[in-house]
Amino acid sequence: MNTTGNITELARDLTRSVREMRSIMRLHIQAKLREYQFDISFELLEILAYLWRQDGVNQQEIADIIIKDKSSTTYLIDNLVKRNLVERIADENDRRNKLIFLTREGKQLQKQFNPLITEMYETATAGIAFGVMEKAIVMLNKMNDNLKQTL
Amino acid sequence: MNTTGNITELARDLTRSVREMRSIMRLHIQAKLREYQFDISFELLEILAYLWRQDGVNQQEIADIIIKDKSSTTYLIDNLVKRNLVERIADENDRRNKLIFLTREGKQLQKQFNPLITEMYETATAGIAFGVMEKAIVMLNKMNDNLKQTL
DNA sequence: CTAAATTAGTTTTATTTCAAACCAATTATC
DNA sequence: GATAATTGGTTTGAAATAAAACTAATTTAG
Repeated sequence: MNTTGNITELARDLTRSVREMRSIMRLHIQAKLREYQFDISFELLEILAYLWRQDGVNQQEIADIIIKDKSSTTYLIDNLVKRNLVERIADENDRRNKLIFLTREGKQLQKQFNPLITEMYETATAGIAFGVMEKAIVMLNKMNDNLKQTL
Repeated sequence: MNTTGNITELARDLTRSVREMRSIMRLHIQAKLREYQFDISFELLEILAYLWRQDGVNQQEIADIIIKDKSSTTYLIDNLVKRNLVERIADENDRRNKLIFLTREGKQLQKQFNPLITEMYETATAGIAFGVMEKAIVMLNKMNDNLKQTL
């Protein structure tokens, strides 16, 4: 880690650590997916993981949560529909909305996979104090707000 | 932010903040690239930014730094070579290594672009204490180490 | 010294990503 | 109530990503 006392230098280290985390988590999940012979990608699983918490949302909300372009989201949901894991249902009240619902199959995956995701987070957070992580999140969100203001 | 007192839940918030940061930074840089009419992508710029700090390294080192697959790195460096921003020079001592050197053109870009990158980091870090960021990085690295151990 | 293992890079193939242009439905404004 | 602006989603096309299989160069072990 940089120790020259320059915070912008430190911020570069931060972004690297941050990216590394996602990369390692991806490898973890992919290893589990292979181990359990699930024919599904990390990206598709991310969408399912959100739906397991909050079913029946529109695509824009999913795009915001997973932090992807809405066209990427369309593409990924097409894929989930093809695999019979979710279905698109037009919103009665606002027909622009397409609400995404888990199918029975999509819900079943949750039972198999949620424990593995939780396990990964437990591994990651071993020896980390709650308060320390809270402060880190507050800081990251503050940085994000700073950046958003000049966007 | 989650406040149920469950650290694995909090860790999910963390990963989201972390991804959001990269997404916003990408938008920032892309806006600058457009503003100054640079015909170059965010990804290519990331490689250049590293070379500006450390010129004449091999592709594997670049791949490690930018956290990408080595085939992705080959592809991106091909692109930089095409644009005459870097050149590949086989290492005399170990001809497996291809050392990547900035061309004069590649170096010139640094003068134009480095201040903009620094400016972005300055914006991001406004009101953030050095010690707070240090602790956040230590925490992230600890989490990464935790995850690497079970990889 | 030689065979095996490792390391650096490339090619191939398939998936993911996103910007831009677009359509359809809804909401706001006059 | 008509028109403009906004919002949600899709399509298209180009770039980025990475796994897997590969070649070539080097290092290690026997």
